[in-house]
Amino acid sequence: MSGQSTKPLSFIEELTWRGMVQDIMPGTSELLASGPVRGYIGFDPTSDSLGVGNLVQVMILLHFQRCGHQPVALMGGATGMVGDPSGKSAERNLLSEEQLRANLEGQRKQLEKLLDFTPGPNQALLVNNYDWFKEFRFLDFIRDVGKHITVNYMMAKDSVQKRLETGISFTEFSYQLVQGYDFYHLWKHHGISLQMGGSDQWGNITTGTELIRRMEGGEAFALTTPLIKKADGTKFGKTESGNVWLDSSKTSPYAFYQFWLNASDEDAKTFIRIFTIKSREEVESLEAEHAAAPHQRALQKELARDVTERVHGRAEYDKALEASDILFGNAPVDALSRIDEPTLLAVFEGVPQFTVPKSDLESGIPLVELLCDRASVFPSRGEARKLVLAGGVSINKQKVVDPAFVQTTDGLLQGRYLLVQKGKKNYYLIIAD
RNA sequence: GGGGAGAUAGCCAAGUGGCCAACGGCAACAGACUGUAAAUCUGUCCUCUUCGGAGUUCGAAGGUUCGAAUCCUUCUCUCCCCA
Repeated sequence: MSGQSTKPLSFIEELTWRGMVQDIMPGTSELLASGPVRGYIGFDPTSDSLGVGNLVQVMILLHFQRCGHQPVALMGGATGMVGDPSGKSAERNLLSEEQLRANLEGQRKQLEKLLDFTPGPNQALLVNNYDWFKEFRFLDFIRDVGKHITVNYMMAKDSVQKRLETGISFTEFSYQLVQGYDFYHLWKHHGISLQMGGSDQWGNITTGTELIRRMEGGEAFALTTPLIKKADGTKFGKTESGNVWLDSSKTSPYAFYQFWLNASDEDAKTFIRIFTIKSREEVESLEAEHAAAPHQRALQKELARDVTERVHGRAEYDKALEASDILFGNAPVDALSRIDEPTLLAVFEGVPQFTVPKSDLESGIPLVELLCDRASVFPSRGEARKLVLAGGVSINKQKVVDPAFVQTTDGLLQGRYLLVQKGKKNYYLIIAD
């Protein structure tokens, strides 16, 4: 029961109550208290889309901006060519330059949507470290930068230590120096004095602050966020079908919405603090609401709404919500058949679809064949059969338990669609054409 | 270089001539219960299957045997101890 919002929280206070601070370099909060600061976070272009895991860093930048500081997102056009050994147990494959460019472009678009780039004193900025590395000659680099850091210092880093047994190429070993130089460059030429990132970046960040100190006697700061894990200890950001991406062609808005909606109660409390900018009061009142009526899942719904809307926009959220209502709501079975065709197609946009000739369906297709050979719902007939017997398959929301069932055109929605449900949460649409 | 231990399914791990497609556990998937939660209970979990079965596995290759994950030979790799 704190008083009403008196004065706005500082950046550190904001992150602290949200549980987003892992490590912070001494002097950082004094720096931030002294006035607007420029700070940056690097994004590794290993994919053409950011994943929900990267969203943590985006949120950090967003809070940073909202607290009056200036956020800078660094695209790793150069570092991406080297490969960060942090958290990797084996040498990585290098990305082709072409791939790298495509990845940068994809991520750039997403970042531009998530941060506020409207011109102003603390508008977000985007930089690419390739810009200052492309002209940097190897000999110059090892003379001007390499000279300031000892191999002993670099070897002491966790990311390197962990690879000493199994091996690490010179390329990956050098990574921290390349990233460290970024920090130096940004500090020197762009007045950036703070680098943030995930806790696995601590080593790389401190190489940067060290470089700044040794090359120019300057001072720079660091802040890292904890690694996000689910309450059951498993990795955050993955589902059965893989990574959850921000790109709607890789993870449909519907699947994205479902990802957040499916968070456990415990996780929802953590996630709503990290992935939304809701105030402490709002979060606590949602928690109270949730505790009073857990089955309403106010936390999950609000979390999913907030994040989906921010990433995919209002229209996509509405569609995802509608689809979820239809698929999981308690609407009577015949509600399904009343949905008009455009709505149906919009709802199932993010659901795998298969087409079978209508004429085949007229003569009837055995269920197992339909789900395995005609539509890749199952990889083998045996498997299809087993799950049907186990009661895990529904068509048009009605359970089918007879593996010998023959599907005909009877019951086609709108005369041409079949909604197949495998388990509780996996939907497929079969179109009779 | 000398000595020892080991390699079994996605992971951990039992099995040391037939009863072994291989005990357990974890993970995963499904069902029940619920709230699209957690916990719990149940089922599935090498591949295919017309659910009757069929096929291919126990580091690799050969061999002994009616029969091998299990015995023998060679090879590959991992770990530990001594130098």
